[in-house]
Amino acid sequence: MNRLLLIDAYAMIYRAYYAFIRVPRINSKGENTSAVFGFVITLEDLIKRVKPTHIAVAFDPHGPTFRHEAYAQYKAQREETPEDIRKAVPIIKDILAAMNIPVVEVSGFEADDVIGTLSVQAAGSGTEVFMATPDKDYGQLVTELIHQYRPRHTGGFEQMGPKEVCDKYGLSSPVQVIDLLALMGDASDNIPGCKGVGEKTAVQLISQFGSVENLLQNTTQLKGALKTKVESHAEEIRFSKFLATIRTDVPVTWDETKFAFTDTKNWDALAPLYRQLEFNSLLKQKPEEPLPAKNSQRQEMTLDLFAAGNSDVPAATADKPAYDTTENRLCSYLLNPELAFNPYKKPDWDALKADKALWRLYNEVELPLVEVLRDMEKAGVRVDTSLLKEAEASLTSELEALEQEIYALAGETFNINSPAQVGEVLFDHMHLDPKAKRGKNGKYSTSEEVLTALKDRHAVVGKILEQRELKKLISTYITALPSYINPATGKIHTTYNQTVTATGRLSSSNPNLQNLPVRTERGRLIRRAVIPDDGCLFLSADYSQIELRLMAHFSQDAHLTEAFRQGQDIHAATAAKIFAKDIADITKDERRRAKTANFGIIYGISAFGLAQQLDCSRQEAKELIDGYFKAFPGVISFIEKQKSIAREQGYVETLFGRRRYLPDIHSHNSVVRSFAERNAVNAPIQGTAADIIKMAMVAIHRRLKQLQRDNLQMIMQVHDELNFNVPSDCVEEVREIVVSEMQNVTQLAVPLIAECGVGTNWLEAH
DNA sequence: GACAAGAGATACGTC
DNA sequence: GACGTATCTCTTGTCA
Repeated sequence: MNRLLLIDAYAMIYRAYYAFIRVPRINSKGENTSAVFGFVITLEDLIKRVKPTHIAVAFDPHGPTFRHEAYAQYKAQREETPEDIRKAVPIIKDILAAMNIPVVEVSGFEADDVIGTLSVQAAGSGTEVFMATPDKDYGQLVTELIHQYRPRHTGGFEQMGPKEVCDKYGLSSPVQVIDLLALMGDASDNIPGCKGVGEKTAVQLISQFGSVENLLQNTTQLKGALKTKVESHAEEIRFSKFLATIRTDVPVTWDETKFAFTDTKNWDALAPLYRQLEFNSLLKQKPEEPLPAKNSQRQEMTLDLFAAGNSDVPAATADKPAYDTTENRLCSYLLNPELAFNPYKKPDWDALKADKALWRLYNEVELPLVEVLRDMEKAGVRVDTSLLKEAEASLTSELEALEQEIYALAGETFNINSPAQVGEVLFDHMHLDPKAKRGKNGKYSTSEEVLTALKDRHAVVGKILEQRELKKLISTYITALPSYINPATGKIHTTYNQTVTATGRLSSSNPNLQNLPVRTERGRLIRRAVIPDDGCLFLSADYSQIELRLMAHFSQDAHLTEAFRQGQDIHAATAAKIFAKDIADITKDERRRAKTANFGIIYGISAFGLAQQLDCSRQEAKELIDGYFKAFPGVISFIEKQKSIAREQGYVETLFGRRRYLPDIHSHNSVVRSFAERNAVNAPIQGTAADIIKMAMVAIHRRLKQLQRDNLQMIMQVHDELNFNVPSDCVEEVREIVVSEMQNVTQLAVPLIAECGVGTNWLEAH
């Protein structure tokens, strides 16, 4: 059988050139001969391996090809061909001529197309074809008779048949290489592909849809960001497919005689070339050629590409007015908390001043708060590192044991930290849930909610949940916290962000001290490690049910306000109203449901969300909500009022005039609109609570300062809670100040209650 | 091709 | 509803 070896010349030349880039071959005349040498060596190697009966080397022609004509950008960003390569090409052609190897070049077509055409023709006549090239686009041509020979990085070649191509890229047919490239693009050829889609996503799409055409016809089956990406880049994808398709109809003809490999070298032509190039080792092949002088002229030099001393330091930023001062950060935040602060734009101070409430918030709350926060950050928080160390050791060994148990139960080892792998093991391998939900990227959800529902199916599920809890605890808190300790002060100094939230709350970062665990027994251990200075106690004060109280205040609902005025257990009282029972007869479960409903009301939760929270049917949840509104009619009218305010003025306000703009309130998309509607209810409540505690912080800071005690400091704020480091001898005095300032910072329709505790650590004080 | 940086998604901690 | 952090996975850019 005939064996045809087809070589993509430029692909091989480039590869050869860069293979020697660290130690280029430089001859005594200072010429870089890497490209030529590498090409010849590769050629010889290929011939030895393939043992061809026929051969041809295809070159890209000068000038544009049909692809350039269709697409001006094609290979546009490719850098100029290195000088050394350009010089190498004619020499290589001379060498090929001297070896009696035919060169093919067809104007208007690239080497790919020439090779594609010859391959198809030759294979059609029963010839076995070997395409030598590293470029992956050749994969599309591969058949039982047409193979790709890809140079390996480590030396040698990888022979790719249909199976290898499909396996390598995860395709079902080699032709899909075109679809793959059309989606993922090809940086070196400037095939755009679909922006934001790389190899992984492209393979997944092809396995789902088979082809680009089918994909584009069925984008409705996609979801989320991927859907948008594919739909908005449909044209680029189609065009990329055109660019990536190798033509097989180039005007060139497979000719058994013309391409016959003679395996003869015309040494009269070849030897002078090799001598000029100083390829002494290759010259040795010449029969009767005398051995080259021992003292070879060839020099090897290391070209240090980085020694050019060309450190391109960017020019200094041009002088632009910047307004990045605290006051300007605050001004624009109050005007619209969700608009990104622009340091080059002067905030509209006049607008702030024109609005009485915002101007007051600025002067009486936000501006004085700057100093309070600065003092809190400066004071820092002390943690008991030895306690954390102990916990880390014991929990880590517990974690490792759990992981081993999980592997044993699952019957395989995998990365438990990867939700994708957990999903694969649970649902594909163990078949724990035949109708497991898939999320955006086609991956199974393995969220706590999903796993909890599956807990009874297999012991491994509970173990995974436990592993998650431990892992979170260890990595986010126990290991992380000590690393934030400032060695100079021995404390953790968090950053309180004053202008990041949409509602007016503070946020804390590096580390976030506002989300230290409290829910589980293991988690509480961390709060036990938050301790006061020596000789001091930890004092913690928090507003009791502040958001529900604000709901009572805003809605003026008679029953809700009455329950608070009487100091009742608010969740039990709510349950009593909803279920029309005496408060004394309320069961634990009824109270729990009422509590969930209360939170749902504050968050503007939907029946769907409530059903999820309570793990009940949507119908039951709806009945609960209906019951709630019937029991507290003032609440439903408040919710409706907030929605209409948002629709009419475009924003809602807190009790103190802080605004949140809700442009989505007019959206035609009901999901988007409902979100805005829930914000119309939640933002004033959450925001007012934030206003209140901020005012309390300013007042308390002022009062504590007057006591002139060194170690007396406000050290933390956690939304409805303030924490203090207090010298033991003035605890009672401070407690009285803190509680009274917190409770009397404003007057509401219901009492504002602050609860306070003291202890030797945060947990104990709670 | 190998590697690093960045972006998204997921999961989960708090109020 | 409001956040911040850890982790994994994938894309993209860079160097070769």
